[in-house]
Amino acid sequence: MDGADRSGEGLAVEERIEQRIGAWPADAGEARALQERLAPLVRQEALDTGAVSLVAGLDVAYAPGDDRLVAAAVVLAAPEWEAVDSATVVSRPRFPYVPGLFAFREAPALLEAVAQLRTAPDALVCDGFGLAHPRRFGLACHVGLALDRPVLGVGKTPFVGRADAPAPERSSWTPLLDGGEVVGRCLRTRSGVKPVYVSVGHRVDLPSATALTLRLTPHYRLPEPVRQADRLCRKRLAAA
DNA sequence: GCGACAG
DNA sequence: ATCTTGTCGC
Repeated sequence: MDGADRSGEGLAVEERIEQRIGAWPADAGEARALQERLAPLVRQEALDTGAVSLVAGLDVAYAPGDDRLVAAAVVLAAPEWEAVDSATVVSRPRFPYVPGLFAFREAPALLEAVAQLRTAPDALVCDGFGLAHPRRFGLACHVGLALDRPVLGVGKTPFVGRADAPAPERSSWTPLLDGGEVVGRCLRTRSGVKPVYVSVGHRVDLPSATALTLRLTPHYRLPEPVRQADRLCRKRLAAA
């Protein structure tokens, strides 16, 4: 009754992250070492995507002038994917932008936004990558381990690896290969439109991540949750 | 050594 | 990510 086991309530987000995924890195070297240490903890498992009814989308917008950023988390409900909950957080980057260390920049604010949600999503979608990362531990993996929930990453441009162009029809895909390893899929979410790159974050496997991404793209190239989160953080940034 | 490099 | 107008096409 003294709050010793209140699951991190009242703690700073960075402290909660430390509880879940380790000490906060002081520099890029430590950050890379942390990723290498955590990468083996990512679990790939089948997800019953048909049973998924609440999906959260995560995204961040940056202020042009100062160093403010706004992180947004939006929860959408199947089957129409209308927004049922959302939260935004105004923060500052705690890490410089370094390709491959992207998560140290955005994850703290994103996790804080997720913590403010009143609805627990069945799965989350990040604007970025998971295993399709130099050390197999991108943003979606950071978020997945921190929350211990199913998370997948959907990127707009390739980062690591290469893939042949998938056929022009929606739902066609090709493996994203890096060093002879399948790290994700290049997936056509809309016929005749530039494909996206799907990868595993945590507690989901590639087939499930692909199926869920297709279910989340009934109208546009990017998953509906990510689009909504993008809209919200931009709007919040303009208002602030 | 050089280039490329999620958002 | 953000800076930026119009323009072509469904």
